[in-house]
Amino acid sequence: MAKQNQENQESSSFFAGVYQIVAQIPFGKVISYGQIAWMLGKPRAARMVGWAMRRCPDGLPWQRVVMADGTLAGGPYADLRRELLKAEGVAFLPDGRVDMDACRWELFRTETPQK
DNA sequence: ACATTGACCGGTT
DNA sequence: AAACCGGCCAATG
Repeated sequence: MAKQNQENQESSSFFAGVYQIVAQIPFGKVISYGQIAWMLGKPRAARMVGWAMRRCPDGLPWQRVVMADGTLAGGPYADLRRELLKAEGVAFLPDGRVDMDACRWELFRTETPQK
């Protein structure tokens, strides 16, 4: 009965979780698709996250969502997003990638401080 | 109902 | 270093 409703924020729709997480990304920060999937309990379902993004819901700062390597995703909009992120104060590398090392959101940096 | 595709990721070859 | 592959789940034809 009421139990079903309770899930509608964490497990009900993968997408819903994605939207909420992306919406919580602080200013000047970025996150990878895999990272989002990771939070939702599906470390391998990064594709689903991208799928949800492609649908592009309203008011969702999808521009802050990049690939694990810091490469800008988003097909034809990738170049545009670089400008948006730059405008947010996100650090960029000479390769045209986002500096995940400085702008990675919600990441436990206990690992590989220098590897 | 089945097959194909899709803003990806990480490990192998 | 580059290419390939499997995995995850949903939408489309």
